[in-house]
Amino acid sequence: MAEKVWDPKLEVESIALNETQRVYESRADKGELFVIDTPPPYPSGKPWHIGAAAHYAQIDMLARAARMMGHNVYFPIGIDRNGIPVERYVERTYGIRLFEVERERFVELCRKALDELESEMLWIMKRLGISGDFKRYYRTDSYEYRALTQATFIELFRKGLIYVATRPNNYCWECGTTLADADLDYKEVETDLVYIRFDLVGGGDVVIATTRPELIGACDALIFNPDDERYTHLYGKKCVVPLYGHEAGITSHPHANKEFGTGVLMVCSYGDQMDVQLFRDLGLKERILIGTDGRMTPNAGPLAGLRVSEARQRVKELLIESDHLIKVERIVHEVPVCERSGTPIEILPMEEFYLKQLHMKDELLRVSRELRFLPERHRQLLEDWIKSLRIDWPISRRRFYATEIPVWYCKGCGEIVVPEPGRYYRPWKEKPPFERCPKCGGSEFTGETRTFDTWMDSSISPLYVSAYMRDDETFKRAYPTAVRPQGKDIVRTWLYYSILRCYQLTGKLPFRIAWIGGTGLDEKGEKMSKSKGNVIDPVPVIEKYGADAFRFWSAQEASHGYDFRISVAKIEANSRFLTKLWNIARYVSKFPVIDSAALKPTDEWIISEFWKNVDISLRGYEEFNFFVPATVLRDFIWNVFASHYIEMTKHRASMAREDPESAKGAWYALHHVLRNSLLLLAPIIPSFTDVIWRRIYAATSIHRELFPARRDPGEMWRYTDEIIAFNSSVWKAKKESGKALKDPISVTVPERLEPFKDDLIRMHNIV
RNA sequence: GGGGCCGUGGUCUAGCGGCUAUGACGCCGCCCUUACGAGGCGGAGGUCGCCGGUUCGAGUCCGGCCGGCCCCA
Repeated sequence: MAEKVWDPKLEVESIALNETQRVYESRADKGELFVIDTPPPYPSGKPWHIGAAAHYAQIDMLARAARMMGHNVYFPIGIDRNGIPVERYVERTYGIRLFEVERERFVELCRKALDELESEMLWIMKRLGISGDFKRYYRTDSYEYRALTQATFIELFRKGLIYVATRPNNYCWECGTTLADADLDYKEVETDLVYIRFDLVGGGDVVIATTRPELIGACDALIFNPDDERYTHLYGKKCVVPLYGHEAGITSHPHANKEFGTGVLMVCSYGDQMDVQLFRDLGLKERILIGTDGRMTPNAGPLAGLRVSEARQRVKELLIESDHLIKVERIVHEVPVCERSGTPIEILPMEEFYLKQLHMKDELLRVSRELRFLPERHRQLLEDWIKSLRIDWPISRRRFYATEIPVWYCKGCGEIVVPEPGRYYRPWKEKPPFERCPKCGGSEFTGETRTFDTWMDSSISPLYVSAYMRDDETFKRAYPTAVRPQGKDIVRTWLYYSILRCYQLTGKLPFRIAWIGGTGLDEKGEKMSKSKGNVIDPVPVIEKYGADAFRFWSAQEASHGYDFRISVAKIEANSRFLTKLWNIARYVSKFPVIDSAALKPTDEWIISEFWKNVDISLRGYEEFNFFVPATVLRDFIWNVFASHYIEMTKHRASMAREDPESAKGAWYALHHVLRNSLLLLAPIIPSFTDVIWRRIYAATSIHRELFPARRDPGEMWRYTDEIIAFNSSVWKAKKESGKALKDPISVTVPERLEPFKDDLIRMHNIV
């Protein structure tokens, strides 16, 4: 071992060597597979988020730890390629609009963009030393994956779990499409806050304030805040809606803001997202006043036919005429607008596909309790979410770059016809794979143009990686998968949807353990984002300090499940541990590796102290909390093994001629501790440990080894504190008397440390 | 607007009712030289988020508040 410091270039060699030696491939025996349901990252832009890189490094530690526990690990690598971000990226990059480009061409542009972004991400993953299956990495937009998404839809459709319904959705009449929340922007605009008097049934009145007076005909309730004593007397009363004459109830709801307007507001279908929720929660009656053309519908009575903006002016005149308008204030507020056209969106009921979930909330809660959470604390995130579900899952989207909904509509009777599962279908450009409508016998069909919410794809990753519907024998060995590692920010989406879908399809939970990681934040504890300018590019960091320094930092920066702050300075500081351990290994490698020796008390002591720490480290690994072994071993190796044991035995270890028996005791202990330390650190710093391992201990990879089995540490570790205290006191005494560390000194070795006396005298040059 | 989680020196962390609150990283002095771009000694830095309560005694138990983060709307 010639190099004086750890050189990250050696990582590249080690990574390549382990790849060509196929060290990480799962065994082909018939036993159970330990499948990791790896989160397929989404290549949404550059640079890849350094927090995501840290997250994947930890998932890799999980895979490696599982291998070293003896599991037959399958660690797939996938790339998520469906969905809106790439559509946006393409729109931005080429200056085009989704609905104005031929679908075929748009899809092609998305595919190209993804290929480019993906390759950089895969490069980083490999360079990080990720031990996954890159040879057959999968893509969620492959025909095979999409065929599986469609097959599961067809299966659930036939089980009666899918239905079509009309529910409120974001809609841009300018672009003619529904929009996901992610497609919205928010813009500050100046507008009128209109105060309107409502007469109460049975006498009296109440004044409300609204920015959407044109929707007054859709008002079905008034609400005030439950803490607002001014209005408690109104609770349960009814009022008459001006101009339209129907009655509306009055109730209290925490959504009402006491400070806004009069503190009372009208609930209409649908002025904003809050209205949608209130209609649902309060069970109100929907009246639709705005059409998909952006004009008022016949339901709007006197406003029918007007544009929304015109209706907003006209209704004020009508309210003045009927003496219901109290006053008008100019205010500035935020409105949701279409990201593309800048038009304020409307919330309109749209017909969409839904997947049933509400009927099985209790069942899902029950089965989810069988899932092991690491850390247990994050179980709460899932349970709260399941309990809070109010609507079934709308799964259709009016998008292009996503999995197509595999249905055709009979032109004769309107029947929804699904094809046989197994193939990838594109109804927007393909003829249906059947001749006749099963209901009316008609032979004319229209293909569905919509696609799925991308969580429909992502949620079946456990089925995809375990060969569901493709290879029954493998599926039996692989499913349920062993671990679902993921971030806590997507518990409500990916974790929940996976459980829902896989349980509906297989009757089983898709994984045994949910391993939930924290979020990577910037050094101030804020989320990284391009707009804040606090994004760190992982590539230069890895190139400068090496993947293993990055990985070691990631392991020991914060305990599992907590958010962690990312700072390059701390990553650099962690690279020093690698330098330290590298030089310890250089030193130890000077001595022969021997199988046994007669040990001195000092040797017995360090071995005892070591095995005490091994036990703690293994307990950390058993919970896949790499913070524990990283912290414990770092502290032991640096502050006990190197500072005390190595110094105490330096002299004895060098006496190969004068006293070979004593020297061998030290050699044995030095190698014993180093060898087992490398094994215990291998999942965290795989290249670093592999390089040393191959140079000192074996011709084969360290990654084919198992963790050392626990050993009873005995009692010698009880001397540790006293040994450290004595050594420090001698160093201090030399310092205070102006002596160099190697100068002789006259001190007394405490009686308790009698067994170590010879080594201590040599170490400190005690006379 | 609603909900959840978290909150110990600048950063990470031990602590799990009981002596003047761990250790690490970083920082500041002084010193040393090697297996080590390392090391040794010393030092600054915390009212354990805040306020109440339980208790002989509270980071440690209870309640409220505040802050950060995330999710939902």
